Formats: sequence, structure tokens, C-alpha cells
Amino acid sequence: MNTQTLILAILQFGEATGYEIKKQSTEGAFSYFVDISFGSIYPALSRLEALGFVTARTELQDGKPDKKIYSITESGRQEFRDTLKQPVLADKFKSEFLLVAMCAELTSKQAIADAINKQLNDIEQTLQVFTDVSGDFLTEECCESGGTKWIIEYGRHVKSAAKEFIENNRERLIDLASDEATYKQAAE
Amino acid sequence: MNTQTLILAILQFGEATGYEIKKQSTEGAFSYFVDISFGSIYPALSRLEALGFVTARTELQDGKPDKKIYSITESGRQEFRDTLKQPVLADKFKSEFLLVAMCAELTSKQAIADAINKQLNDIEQTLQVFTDVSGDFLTEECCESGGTKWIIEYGRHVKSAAKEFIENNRERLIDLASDEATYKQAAE
DNA sequence: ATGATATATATCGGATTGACATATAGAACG
DNA sequence: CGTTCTATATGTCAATCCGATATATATCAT
Repeated sequence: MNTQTLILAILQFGEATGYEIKKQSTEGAFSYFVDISFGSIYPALSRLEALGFVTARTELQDGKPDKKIYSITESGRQEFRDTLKQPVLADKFKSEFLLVAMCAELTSKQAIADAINKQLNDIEQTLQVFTDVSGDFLTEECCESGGTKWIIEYGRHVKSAAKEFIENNRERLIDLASDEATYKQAAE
Repeated sequence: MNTQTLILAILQFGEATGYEIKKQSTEGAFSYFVDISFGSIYPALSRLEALGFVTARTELQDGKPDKKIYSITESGRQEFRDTLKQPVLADKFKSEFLLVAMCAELTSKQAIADAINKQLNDIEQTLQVFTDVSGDFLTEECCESGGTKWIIEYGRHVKSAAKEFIENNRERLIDLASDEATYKQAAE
């Protein structure tokens, strides 16, 4: 799943600027399972334009840099449909939280408690994105798609399970950490 | 969470070769939330050695290349403990499956069914890893850690929730896809 | 006997990240 | 009223990382 395919997927649901593509992948409907940085979005858009999979029109703005609004072409849509039929790669999941949890014995109760709070906060925020995207105040095309509804329900189900486990097993993890480190850190 | 930190985490639980580190991150206790490739493991080990965070001893073997067995040093342990106290970054999750599911309307029932089967299979395999790692036949040091037990329970809880949702909502997703594409593909 | 799988290290091109540079409008804060 | 923060908007760049490939051999299966 390279950046080019991801961009075609986002443009599938409507035209967008590079900046808006980044937002979709960070705060929008795609943010749950996609994350692309500016450093790969802009070069990929240039490549896609050269390949004829997207076209750009420029909207002049005063003050801010001019907007380059990208749209997917018919050959871009075909390319994307072809990619969808390729065998899907396995999910990739990286979690610093789980690394810290796994090594709970090596750190302080404070560090673990902080990590748990941040994790619960992150989950809450993701759940909020699902609500926002489902809500009718956001009238993005992608939200009317049945597939989008399905993956939002999936996300809600899985994230709720994660939240539930952490809340129910919070103290047990904190108990593994030592007080020592806390004292040592306080003394420094 | 860079490769260097990940390697220090793995070596924390016992000495290992580059090859074994890769296995830990693909099949072992870390595989649920870590994945590093050879292309980053070997350069990272060199960097860690130069920094004095790990030491290497060479074990001669005939036939196979000589083993370079890496151990974490006291300064490496300290470095890792310091890293654990840094604020944790948010989880990173990338899913081609969810992208295909979101765009179910654009593809064939066959492609969706294939993606679902593969996804359920992947989840089953991860659940199997949890069982294997917990089992006493694998006597790796890391498995006796309370933190490891906690994250395995967490993983089992979350992955089971994902499996449950997909099994219960399988048909609803397949119904979104069109038969047309299937016929068209069969005709080719 | 031929092929697949496992052990083991290592490199390399291309892709990606995260930080930075640039520029301005508008909101918030004391 | 000045300053700081946030948002809009495009883009570059060094460091890192991934996926594929090369090399070499033992073992197991068909």
C-alpha cells in the first residue's frame, strides 16, 4: 500500500489539495488506518500527474500559497480498481505503548500511569473521529459510502474493546512498575 | 520508536543474533506490535555497537556464516530505561484490508471475500502466536515477565473483538460489492 | 535428485519520515 | 496593542527504513 494508491483512494471520494489529503489521513475518515506525511504526498502527486492518473488546477489566493486542487482521472480510477483486486498485504501495527507496557517492570509507576492515560486519550480521540465522520455536519462524499460505514463500525468495535481492557486492567499493570524509580527521579 | 530502541528492548530479555532479532519481531513475543527488517537491523546493530550500548562476540560455524551474538551493556540498559520514561508516541496502524473494505463498492464480491478470508486467517495466526508465546514449550526469558503476560491478554482481547466483528458482518460487506466485476473478470 | 525451508550476514535502490523553510491571515491572551 | 498560537498551503532534505536481492550451506521432503 504505497502513497500513490492511498492518494488515489482519497481522491476517489472527491478532489483535494495536498494539504487536504494530509488532513484526511490524519483527522478525516482515513485517519484510522492511513497516515502519510507531506514529504511523501507532494512527490507522489507529481508522479501521479506525470502518469496521467490525476489532473491539477490552480486556484489563486492572496497571502497563502496558491492552491493546487487535484482530481482523479478515468485512468486513475481504473488504476485504483485494478489495485483493489491485488491480494491485500497484512495489517501493520506499531505500538510504543505496548513496548512500554511489556517493560513495565523496568520503569516507574508514574511513567506507566502517564502512558496509560495518553493511550486512553488517544483511543477516545479516535472514537471521536468516528462520531464526527458519521455525523451529518460533515458532508464529505466518502461518508455516504456503505464501505465507510462498515469500517467505522469495525473501528468502533475494536477500539472500544481496547479501551475496555485497559480500563479494567490498569492497576494490574501499574503494580508491576517500581516505586524506586519514582523516588530516584524525584531526588534528581 | 526507532530500530535502535526496539533492538535494545529485545536484547533486554537476552542475547541474540541479528537473525534472531528479526525472528522475535516477526514470529516471537514482539511480533504483535513490532516489525523490523534486516535492512534496518544490521545497520542499527553496528550503530549500537559503536555507541557502546551492545557488545558482540563471534561464534564460528561451519557451513553457515559465523554467528555474531549481541548482548546489551549496562549503558545500553540505562539508555533503554531512559527511553521508556520519554512520552510515548501514538500507535501506528496501517491496514490495506480496511482500505479495500472502505472501497467495497468499487470491486467484486470475489475480491472482498478473498480479502476477508485473508484477514481472518491473519488474525487467527496472531492469536496462535499469543498461545505459542504463552505456552511453556517456549522458554524465552521475556515470557515470564508480567508485562509480557499483560500485553498478550490485551492482544488476545483486541484481536478477538476484530475477529468477532468480521465474522458477524461478513455478508453485509460482500453485499456492497458488485457481481459485474466478477463476470467481467471471468470473461477475461 | 531436485526443490523447499531454515540458518545467517549483509548490501542497495527506492520510498518514507520528521523536521525545517517560507509566507500570511486570524484568533486568543494579557 | 503587541505577541503568540493556530490554521492554511507548498515544498525540500537528511536520515532512516523497507523490500528485494546476493551468498553459502544443511536439512527435510517429494
